[in-house]
Amino acid sequence: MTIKDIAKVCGVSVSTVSRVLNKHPDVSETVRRRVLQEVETQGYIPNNSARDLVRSRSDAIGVVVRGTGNLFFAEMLKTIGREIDRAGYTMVPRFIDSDADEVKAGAILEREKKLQGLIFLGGRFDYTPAELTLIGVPYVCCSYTNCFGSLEEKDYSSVSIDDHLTAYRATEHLIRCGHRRIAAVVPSCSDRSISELRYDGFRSALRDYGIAFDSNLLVETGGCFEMPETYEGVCRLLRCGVDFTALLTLSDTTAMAAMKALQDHGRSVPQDCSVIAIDGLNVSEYANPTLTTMVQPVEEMGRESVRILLDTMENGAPTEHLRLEAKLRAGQSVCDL
Amino acid sequence: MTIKDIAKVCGVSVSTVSRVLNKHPDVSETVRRRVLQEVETQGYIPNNSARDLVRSRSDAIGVVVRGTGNLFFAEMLKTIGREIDRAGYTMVPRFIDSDADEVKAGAILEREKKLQGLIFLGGRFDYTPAELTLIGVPYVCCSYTNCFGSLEEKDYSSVSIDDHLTAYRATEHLIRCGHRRIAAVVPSCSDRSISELRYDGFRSALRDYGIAFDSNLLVETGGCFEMPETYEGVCRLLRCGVDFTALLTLSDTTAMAAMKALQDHGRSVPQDCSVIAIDGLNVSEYANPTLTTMVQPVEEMGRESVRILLDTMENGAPTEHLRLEAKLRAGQSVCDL
DNA sequence: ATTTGACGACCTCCGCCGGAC
DNA sequence: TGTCCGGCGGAGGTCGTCAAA
Repeated sequence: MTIKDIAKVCGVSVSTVSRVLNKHPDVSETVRRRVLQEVETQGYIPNNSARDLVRSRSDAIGVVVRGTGNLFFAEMLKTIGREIDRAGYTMVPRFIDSDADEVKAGAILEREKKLQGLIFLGGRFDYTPAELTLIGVPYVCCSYTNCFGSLEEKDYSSVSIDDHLTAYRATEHLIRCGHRRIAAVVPSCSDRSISELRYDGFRSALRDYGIAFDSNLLVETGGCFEMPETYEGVCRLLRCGVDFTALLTLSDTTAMAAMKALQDHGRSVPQDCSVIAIDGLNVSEYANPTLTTMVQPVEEMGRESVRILLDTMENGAPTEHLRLEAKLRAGQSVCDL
Repeated sequence: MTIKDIAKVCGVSVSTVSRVLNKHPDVSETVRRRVLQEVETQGYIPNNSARDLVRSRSDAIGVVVRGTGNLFFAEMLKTIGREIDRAGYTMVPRFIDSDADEVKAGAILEREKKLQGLIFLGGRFDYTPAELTLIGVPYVCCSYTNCFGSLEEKDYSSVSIDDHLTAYRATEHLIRCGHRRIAAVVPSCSDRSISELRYDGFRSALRDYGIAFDSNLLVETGGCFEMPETYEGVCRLLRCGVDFTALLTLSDTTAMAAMKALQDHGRSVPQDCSVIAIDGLNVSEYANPTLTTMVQPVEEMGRESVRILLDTMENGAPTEHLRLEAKLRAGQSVCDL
């Protein structure tokens, strides 16, 4: 079943069928309808390879997913996949370790699969223009920006929450509940990543509310939002015997690990210690206690990432930098002091 | 840079270059070397679209993922993606709703992307041969079989745990801990799916240990392993005032929802009620209490699915039906009576 | 003026035939 | 006779161009 068969059945030329299929205007309504009718009944599907060939491109959009244990990205990937499908492209995902180089991975993927565009799910925040010359197609940084790097805004697009502000709001929520001795468990304070941004937001909130920062209340776990490291980190904090009434973690899964550590040490949440996080996974609503967390708008982030990418790919639209709002979802893991 | 350019530079014909590139034997060693040398220095990469076109195939392997909220599939997809990458193919995922028709989705995907093979992540258990004629490439059913259908074993491959046995073992574990009044929360007892299989395993265990089945201890939630429905189901059970000391759920996430419902009604787990599940997600180790669950070998299942598919695709190997073992991971959610 | 047909180019592979040694 | 290589045509869909109705 090729375009020729359709043309023959309809009694028109191959050109005409092609024009109909590609929505060219210069086809009469009657012919157009007949062709579409026949395409439907014959169940004809255009040969994508031939299409790609003549257009000297593929319909592939790469998605580089960095970090394996990240449930947040897993949810996002579904939305992105659906949007890419809807637009008639093919999503080509590649999963890499959290310490791998996503730019290199993207560049390889681009050449291997002749990508039309790229979406990065998670990555570093400090690229230089030189590093990014490897990427030759439009790309969108999803869930992170390049705020520590020297990349010009016009050279890339990004979709994320305001990480600094979100951590600020989370901390602020704890403070407004009366907490003053607030601990934080972060992968790193200075790795020029999402972790550093959120940590800075935490510090800003303390400062604005006149709370002195106590370095004993800070745990750096290293790694990249892993649950075992977080569990261990909180255990260290507890062994120090330092006093605190609330704990900030930077993701939902690490919050669950943190709560576990607290509970295993006989501290009940939130009575003995409140816990707040950032992400808003579905499963967090069934944690015990229900997690209080800043919900990232996953659906919207995925949808907008694809929209921006397609707009740049197809219409040469300028880059965009979208900051979406994370909203507090009050659970049972935070209580007033 | 096309095959013509290479031919011109080498002073040979296009046919000869093509023969070299495709490792045909009838080319002299000297010519072969010169062509390969030139391909290397010129950085020539064959046009994949043209190649796919003429071979009327692509390097795409489709993965139809059924059910969105399933964290287990999210983990599996990563393993499958890596294995497909490693083998030099391209993974093309498609996410569909849990009530959508995965065969139709697979057939559409197959034609759209010219798939070489298909992996189904989750699906029905009762296909007939007629339904599967839509699929024209080798495929592997991952995490389920077709035991309720009339498909012949030789017509498809499958990789899964033994669902009946796994639910049996889970129930057995509760019984050996002294439990006799065991409730079960299942999506359905008779939907000819994974749910029914596991439910049957539950009933078999009760029977073998001489425990009378009490229909009051059974909750059907409908749907497909959703947390809200499970939560509601357990609430209904509790409202009935029926007595039970243990609860079986069929997945980790539903177990978390069930524990939440129990705890919200003032029943502590495991003191007032033990809970056991099937899946073995990472996050379940940080639930409160840590979930006791039958761990599915995710990595191995993903790896084996790809291996079997490739073997069939490339070597015409016969179909395989692999039953892997789910192992008990003892947590804190089950206690002796 | 609008609609339609015909055609070549794009790129690669493969089978086939023919020529050369 | 066997080995090596050249050349041709077909398969696929799109798109611009030109011609024709």
